[in-house]
Amino acid sequence: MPDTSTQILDTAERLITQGGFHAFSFQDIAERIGIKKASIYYHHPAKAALGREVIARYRARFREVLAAIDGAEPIDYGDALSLYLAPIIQLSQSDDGVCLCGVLGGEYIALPEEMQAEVGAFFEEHQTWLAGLLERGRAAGAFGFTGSAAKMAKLMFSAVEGALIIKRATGDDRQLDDVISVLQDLLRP
Amino acid sequence: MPDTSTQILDTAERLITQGGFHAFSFQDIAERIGIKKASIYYHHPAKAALGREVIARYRARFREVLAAIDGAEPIDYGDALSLYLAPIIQLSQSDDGVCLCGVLGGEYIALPEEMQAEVGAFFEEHQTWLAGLLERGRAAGAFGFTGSAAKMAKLMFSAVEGALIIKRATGDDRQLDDVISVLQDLLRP
DNA sequence: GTCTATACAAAGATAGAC
DNA sequence: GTCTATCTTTGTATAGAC
Repeated sequence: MPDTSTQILDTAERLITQGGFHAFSFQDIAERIGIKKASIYYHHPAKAALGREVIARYRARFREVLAAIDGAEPIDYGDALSLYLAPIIQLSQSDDGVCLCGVLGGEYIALPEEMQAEVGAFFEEHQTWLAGLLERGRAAGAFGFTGSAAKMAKLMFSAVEGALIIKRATGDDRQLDDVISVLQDLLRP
Repeated sequence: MPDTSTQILDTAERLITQGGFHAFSFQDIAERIGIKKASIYYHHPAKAALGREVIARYRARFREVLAAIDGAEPIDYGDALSLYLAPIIQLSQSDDGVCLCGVLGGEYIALPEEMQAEVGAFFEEHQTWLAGLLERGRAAGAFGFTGSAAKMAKLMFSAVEGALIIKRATGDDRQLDDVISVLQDLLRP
């Protein structure tokens, strides 16, 4: 059983991915983990701070994935891309699975500043990393697209973020898989 | 000056695209159009009903665009696609411009049922329509992609929805344009 | 159609006991 | 660390006067 602070972060993350930052309360968290809402303030000083921590942890988790892939080079670049996509596909297969930052991006203007910065940074680090992977993969002959790698990275990342949201609202379990399969076809040399 | 009911819908739409359904209140609407919050209930019976109306109107606006394009056939299919994308690009150029349903899709689980249905229907009607356009365009020799038109439609629509969200959070004005330009390159015969 | 007044619940947050 | 108690503000919504 994780410690209370972690349980709070886990629950907040889940609630945000379900309905966004403004749709849940400390009361919701408290009920789910069996404590009183006042106790949450011992671990996290305010809702905005908690929100920020949730994103920071989410970002860090993905940074580990990216670092692991980078650390495995030289690697087949098609495999590297699959390794990147694996946790996202896994996300989409869990209940209500969408990207935390995709949800928060929708609420962007109403988000506390500290959270806005984290969300923007998440998007940027993923797109930048993807652009690098595509560039190196093309140089190695593993990918065969034409044009800018940065633009292709924007397409891939935008499509994945959008697909997760659309999948849940339409109930189409193949939304993300279809999008990814088209993208992988496009990249083939 | 539009009537009060329309002003309420306009303001609600704006507020939802900025921060989502749960981040605004009737008080926010009232302040912006210079009435008291109780007056809103004369025009719209509840927040969920107002939310539903906002989406229904948004959907109808797009249905007009789609019908206009359909009505113009036979047409150059590249032009048809540009006509479809034009209002989306326009959206992205306005302040805080994202797709209303992209935002609401993020909040999906916490949305009133009546709103969930509208959001899902919006996504489905766009993807279905796009698939038809791509299919006919390819048959006419205007598009040169391989594979399923339905899958390509999912990629295009997912990418556009995602790009709008990402654009706002990163401040990258070229996010949507870059994504669209790559997509249009992909479709070239 | 719009207002004032109000009911009622829930929110974020703090103080202080245990 | 967690609790009870409480403060204050805000939210959705209704009743009834103008």
